[in-house]
Amino acid sequence: MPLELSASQALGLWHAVSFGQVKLDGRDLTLRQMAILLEIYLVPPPHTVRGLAAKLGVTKPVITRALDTMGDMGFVTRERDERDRRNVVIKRTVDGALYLEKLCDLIIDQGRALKP
Amino acid sequence: MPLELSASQALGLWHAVSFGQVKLDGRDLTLRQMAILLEIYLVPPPHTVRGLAAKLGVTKPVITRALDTMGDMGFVTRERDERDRRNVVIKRTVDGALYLEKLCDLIIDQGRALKP
DNA sequence: CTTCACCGATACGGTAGCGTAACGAAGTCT
DNA sequence: AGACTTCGTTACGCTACCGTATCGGTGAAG
Repeated sequence: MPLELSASQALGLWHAVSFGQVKLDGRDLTLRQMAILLEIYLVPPPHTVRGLAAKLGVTKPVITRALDTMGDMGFVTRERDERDRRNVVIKRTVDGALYLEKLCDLIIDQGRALKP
Repeated sequence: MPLELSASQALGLWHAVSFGQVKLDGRDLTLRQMAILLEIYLVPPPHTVRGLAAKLGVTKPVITRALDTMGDMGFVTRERDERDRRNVVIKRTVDGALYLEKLCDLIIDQGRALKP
């Protein structure tokens, strides 16, 4: 069920959603942070710092910092892995799910409102 | 010609594009900067600092700084308005158009690659 | 000419991101 | 036991962004 977008639709959608996100939600997440957050919520767990860093092609401190920030926002939690106590497992939260749900609504609404 | 997206498609698309943009293009534009850039390129000119600030609901220095950064990247240029020399008119550039073209391709490709 | 309004840029102190490098804790191996 | 590896985190110096306040430069009105 692929999605066939015209150039105008593609950029128009990106524009409208970025725009709406800036106006409606004061938080100014970086593209990296957004990618990390979506990775955590859309890909089956478990998620680790190491794994996310490798998958996104960034260094580990980038992930640690992003998790710090998004942890403060209440979007993620960290827990030690009891099976191998070197690892830290990243957990989803209700607030994070709500945040992405709002983003999802925005994307759908803006897609629906697209001019041809 | 509106676009009907499922929740899974909406977030999946956002995820894939954010992800691809992080991996393929080192530049880590802020959501605000992205919104400003798309506003400049998708909405008919002229664009002014004042106008963009008002439309996005941010302060003028935010726009000035974003234009500085994106000017360094070669994505926009500024020119004084000769009719009212208080104004500065923001101009598009070839490099900016190319950047957005790549983004556009990414969105279309990822939309096409979406799993249902 | 003076005054006032407007526009974009700049200054300032503060915060948050960056990459590199090093660290402590935990597991592995001999 | 000790040496080595693998985790995530922290430290460091740096850059970029933030909001508030203010600054020149320009135009308009008296």
